[in-house]
Amino acid sequence: MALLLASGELCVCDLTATLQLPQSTVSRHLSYLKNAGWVNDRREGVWINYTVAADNSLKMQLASVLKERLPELAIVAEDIKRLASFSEDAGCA
Amino acid sequence: MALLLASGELCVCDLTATLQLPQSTVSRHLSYLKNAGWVNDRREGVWINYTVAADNSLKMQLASVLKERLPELAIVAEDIKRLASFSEDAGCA
DNA sequence: TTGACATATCCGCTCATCCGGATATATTCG
DNA sequence: CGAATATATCCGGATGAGCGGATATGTCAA
Repeated sequence: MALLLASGELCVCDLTATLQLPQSTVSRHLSYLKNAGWVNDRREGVWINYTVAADNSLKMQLASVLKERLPELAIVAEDIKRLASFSEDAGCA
Repeated sequence: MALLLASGELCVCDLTATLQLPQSTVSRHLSYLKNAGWVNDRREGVWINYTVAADNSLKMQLASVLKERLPELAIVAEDIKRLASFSEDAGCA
């Protein structure tokens, strides 16, 4: 959620590389978030991009707080930094 | 959390009666919330009153959203109504 | 000090969650 | 069509979470 909030839109391989977790784990967790209504997905060719859902008022309010405050946590800040270097380095594909 | 946000301060027996759950379950869950920094407790004679923690900025922001929006959910609204009738009826003690 | 009451903790049990490798599905390109 | 890549799902196994009755702790009043 923190990475999606910071970046707007990410594919599964972005998250897999950044979080350094198995692809099946990342995909499964995104499925959890989607079923719970926290994210939406959008296919773009081979990739499936995920975004934070903007169609639920309660969750949007909570998400805006998370977007503002989550980067204060050390672990989150590290992930965001790792995503940045991954993106400017090669990105997926 | 919704009941505490709606009422300000509640003892374990208020919550046990309102949620219609075993006392050990309610107490255990309050312990979870306390350990996670979401609530504080304050002994007042025989009773131990719980309040939503006001000493953590991130959690306070999230809690203020929850306070505003949680009552929109049917289950939460029922609990709040049940708490109201319990309080004005007899309350605990 | 004893009894009544509120709350916390213990304990054994069950069930759900989570994991990640393996595999299936979908898409693009040649 | 077949290969390559991205993603989703399956599956078996291990772990942890949650439950609630029983019990311990704490408090007050008589």
